Amino acid sequence: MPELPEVETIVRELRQKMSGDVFKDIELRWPGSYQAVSGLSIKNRKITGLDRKGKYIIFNLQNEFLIVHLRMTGQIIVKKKLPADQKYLRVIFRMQSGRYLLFYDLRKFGRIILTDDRQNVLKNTGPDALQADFSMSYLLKRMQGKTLSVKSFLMDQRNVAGLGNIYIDESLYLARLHPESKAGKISRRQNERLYESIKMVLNGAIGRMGTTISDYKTTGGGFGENQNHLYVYGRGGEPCITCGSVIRKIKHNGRGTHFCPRCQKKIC
DNA sequence: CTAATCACCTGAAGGC
DNA sequence: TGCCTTCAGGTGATTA
Repeated sequence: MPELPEVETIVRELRQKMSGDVFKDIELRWPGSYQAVSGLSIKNRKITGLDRKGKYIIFNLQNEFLIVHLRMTGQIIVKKKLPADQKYLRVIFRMQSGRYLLFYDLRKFGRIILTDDRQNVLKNTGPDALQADFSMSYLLKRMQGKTLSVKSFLMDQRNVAGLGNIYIDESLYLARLHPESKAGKISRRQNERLYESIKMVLNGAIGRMGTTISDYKTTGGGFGENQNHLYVYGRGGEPCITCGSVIRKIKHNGRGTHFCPRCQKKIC
């Protein structure tokens, strides 16, 4: 499940590999994966740079944007030749360099959008978790008065963009906060700890090229290595690395949620 | 504003 | 073996 660190890893690679290249042709193996705003064509569009906001990958073209969201199982792979394994291959871009930019997506949830209105695509995306506009005071103010759980708050991309199920569980563990704590009841001190924890967890994961649980791959087809450094995610039933208590896994708002019942305080 | 449910999809894993 | 159910979870729409 690509979240901010995985997407950031992909964007850095794409920036290095693809800047200056030109889209020559597109082949849709699954039409639902791709959508162009009416009148726009990807043909002969040059890549002038790459950006990321939250979990969105943004190819800057000369006057347009090619925006990719991998959702759960999307992968972007760059190859010199078409690979033999084309199962789950949904979109093929042929580049001027002769390379192929490939979009694989087992579950077909991912989306590629060609648009001249970047803001419209990103309208439900709040400040990016690693950018300056996501500040400690912003987080404090934004959580004020909220009765929902801190996990639900962080899952909502309008509040902060880039976090998903894995890194939220990890950040809350590091901040010693129970995921079901009420967002609006968290003290200033605890809020600061949460803020720092989010940054630590995300930057640590970027340094390890992301977390490969099942589907995430880098653009060369490689794996991340952060899955070997997780505190709680996927560790239900195993001992807490701090206190030895059994890590619990519960269902919270429809999502698997992992925490240490001893280290993480529930604030209600 | 918040919460719950569904829809979109496919495959793995567990129960019987 | 094989059928059925549940789980995996990001986002958007809908309904309460």
